Parts: sequence; structure tokens; C-alpha cells
Amino acid sequence: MATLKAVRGTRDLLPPDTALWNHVEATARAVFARYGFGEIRTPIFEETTLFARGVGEETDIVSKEMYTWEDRGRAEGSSGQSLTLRPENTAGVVRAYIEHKMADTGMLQKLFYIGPQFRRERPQRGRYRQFWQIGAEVLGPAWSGSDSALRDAEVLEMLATFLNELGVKGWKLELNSVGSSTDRPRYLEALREALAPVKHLLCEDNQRRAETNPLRVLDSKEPGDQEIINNLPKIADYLDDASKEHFAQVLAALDACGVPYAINPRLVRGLDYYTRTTFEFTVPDGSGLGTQNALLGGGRYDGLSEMLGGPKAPGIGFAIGEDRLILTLQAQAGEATAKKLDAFIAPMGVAQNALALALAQELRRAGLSVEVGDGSFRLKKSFDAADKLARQMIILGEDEAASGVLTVKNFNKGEQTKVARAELVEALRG
RNA sequence: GCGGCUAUAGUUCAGUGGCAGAACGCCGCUCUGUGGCAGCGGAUGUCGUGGGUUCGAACCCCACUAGCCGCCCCA
Repeated sequence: MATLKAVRGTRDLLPPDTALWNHVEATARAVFARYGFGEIRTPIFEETTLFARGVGEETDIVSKEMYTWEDRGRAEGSSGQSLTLRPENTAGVVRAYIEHKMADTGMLQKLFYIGPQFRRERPQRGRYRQFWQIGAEVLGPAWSGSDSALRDAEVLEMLATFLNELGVKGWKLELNSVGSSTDRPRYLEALREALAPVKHLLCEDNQRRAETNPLRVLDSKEPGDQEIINNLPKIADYLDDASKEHFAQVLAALDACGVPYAINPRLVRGLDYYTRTTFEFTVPDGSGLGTQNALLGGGRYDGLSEMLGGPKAPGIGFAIGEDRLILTLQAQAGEATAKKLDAFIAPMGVAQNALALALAQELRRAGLSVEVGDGSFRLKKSFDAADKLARQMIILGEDEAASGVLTVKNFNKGEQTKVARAELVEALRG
């Protein structure tokens, strides 16, 4: 029989790596809490329509990367809903925002999530079919200040703090403004006009993009097309006064907070819902990501709620690729080593097993991390196991059982001492 | 979805048509309550899967699967 394996693009996360995952998630929770974010958990699958309308019918994600299936209908023979494993989480959060009438509180909502997302892409390092995102969204009615540039800057400053707290080295923030929902169509029109006469000079990929998604031509790396691209209209020239002022305010607030950034006029993002501020945090080559150097991305989505049939609720959010963040931390810090237990109890002989387990129970209740050996092991084997797993080893033989005084070996100091059972917890803590 | 590279022991890898290998790790013994060193011994395994060529295939051919790299795209 063929051996069963995790399906393509999915993987198991095992100790000791999971400790790093927990550390990253705990750090995110701690940092986000300081900025007033609360956790939201949305379903892992939603109606397909949500993503089609929210993310955009024409995007690669929706047009070819979703895991979609037809659910069973209620009655025999009736067809069910089309459902989809979530390829991203912003649409789900906004759906929940609308469904639970959060707008009616009149308050700004600050929500974060941590969870798996699914996209059927060709797997690669830093790109999996089930991958984890840590994200956050700030949204609310306009009068809650949700469209304020202060929120953009706050989110970016929070991300800088988060990455610094984790010890990510060399990150770079790139940002741009893609304009409001009225600027963007005007710019797209101008872009199409400018591309029309020169389109035949572009490479095949860019010719296709010029048709389907002209913004994408801008971030093409095709060397032969750079001259044409450089002469295309700039989004900055098509921003109205309000959008320009908004972007200027974001930059001013980042300057005030000392968050370094680089403006990248070519930074466009693939999801249809982005408006005005868009951004990306990248890490340098050699950070374990190959060409997938984008650690996280995000932006403002002032019209998303309305696109989903909700009230006007401007917002800004981001998604961190947790898998990529972990790869970066591992590459920058070296291999993770398992944290050692406080003690290993080595019973000398099976006769001491029961007592050894009772001792382990006592120590564990006191909050110590403890492993128990088996009395049938030779002492040498116990030493080997103990040294790998724990900082200290407790020898429990006939003498110790009778006297109540235990032998404690400290591997770091190389010392061996006799400790009375009543003082054991204290001695092991030291 | 497209192109390239790769797949052999737990791990890292060698092996280009003739007995399946090394290092590290693992287990045992020397050594029944004091390890890490050393000596000796042992097991490593469907050579990714399936087919084909051949007297004979880890090796050559085909298909499939998976991983990696690049493209597309994105976190």
C-alpha cells in the first residue's frame, strides 16, 4: 500500500519548530493588545461569492487559485451553495463586521486574526497551499476616524514594533498610494491610453497584463520593457487633493514616529479592494525566503464594505505571511534548539518506578517541567537521556527511597549534591 | 498553470550497467549506583512510485508523484 503523506503544498509543524510558532503568535497577541486590537475568528470556509466580490473576480487568487466545491443541498437532488476555503481573511472579517452590525456601535473596530489560508498555487519555499496569516483590520464608519491617515501610520508603526520585537533584521517598508476609488479609474484610463500605442513593443506577459490588469505592468521586472514603463503616467499625478493630503499625512506621522520607509511608485497590490495607502515589508536576500521576499503586505480598502453590501466603512489592514516570518527568523537566528526540562528523574530499578512517578507528580504540581525514566534502564542510559532532555537529573535508588534524601546532578555545573525531599523543589528551581 | 534541477539509511551525502556504501546519529557490549571519552559489535534501506530496455538497472528510457529553483502571482 502506498504510504500516506501530507498533500502537496501542506506540511506538518513539529517540535521544536512549533515553539517558535507559538513565540511569534504570542508576540503578535501581546503587541496588538497594546494597540487596542481584539481577536476575531472567522470560518475557514465561506460562500464563494464573498471572495469573488471582495477580492475581485479578475484576480489570480479568485480566477485560478481557490479551493471551491459545491455543498450538498438540503433536499435530495437540490444543488447546494458554492463554498470556498478562504484564500485570505480580510473579506471574511469585513463580512463579519457587516453581519454583526458593528458599524452601529459607531466605534472604530480594531480586529486581529491568526489562522490558516488556502490557495492552490505551485508550492515553493515560502509558498504553501495551506499557509498561515497573522493579520489585523481597522475599520468603522467615517465618523469613527477610520479613514484617518493616523490609522495608516499607527498600523505601520505597530508592524515595525512587532518585527523589531521579534528581532527580524534588515526589514524594509515600501509604500505607495494607489489613489481613491475615484482616482483609480481615472489613472487606469490614462494608463490604458498610454499603453495602447506601445503595447506591441512589450513582452508577451506585459501585453496580456496591459489588457487584464494594467497596474501589474508597473511592477514588471522585464528588462526590455523598463524604458516604456518609466515613461508611463505616474499614479501620483492622478491623485486628487484629498488623496495627496492623506498620503502626505501618513508620511508625516511615520517621520514623527521614526519609522523608516521608502516610497515605491510602482508598488501595486493584486487585490481589487485596495485604495490609497498600500505597503509591503520585505527582508533582504539570504533571509531564507528566496524570491518570495515579501514578509507581509496590506493597505487601505475604503470601499470594501460597500462592495459586500454593507455600510460605508473605510478601513486599513495587513496580512503577515507567518510561514515566511518563521523561515526568516530561522535563517537569521540559526536552528531552533529544544528548551531543556528542569529535571529528569532516574529510578534505579523497576521497584522505584512508582515512587519516581509520584515524585514527578509532586514536582510538576510545583510548576517544574519533568521527565521520568524507566527503572529498567541502566544508569548510563539514564544519564544519556537526562543530559539530552534536562538541565538536572535526580537519582532515585533504594538508598534515596529509604532515606528521603535524593541525589541531584546538575549538568551545567557538573556538580552532584544530596538534597532532602522537602527542599527539592527549591533546589531544582535554582 | 509554464520551464529547469533533484529524489539512495533517522540526517547529510557518495555510488554512471555486475554483492547497497560513508560520516554523523541510533542500539548493544566492554561497564549491575555515576554518562559525555575510548574500544568492539549491530541494525540501518521497497535506492520516491509504476512501467520499459537488458543476461543483469540505484545507474539507461517513459510516465507519475513530491521537493527545490525560476516565471506567473502573492503572504
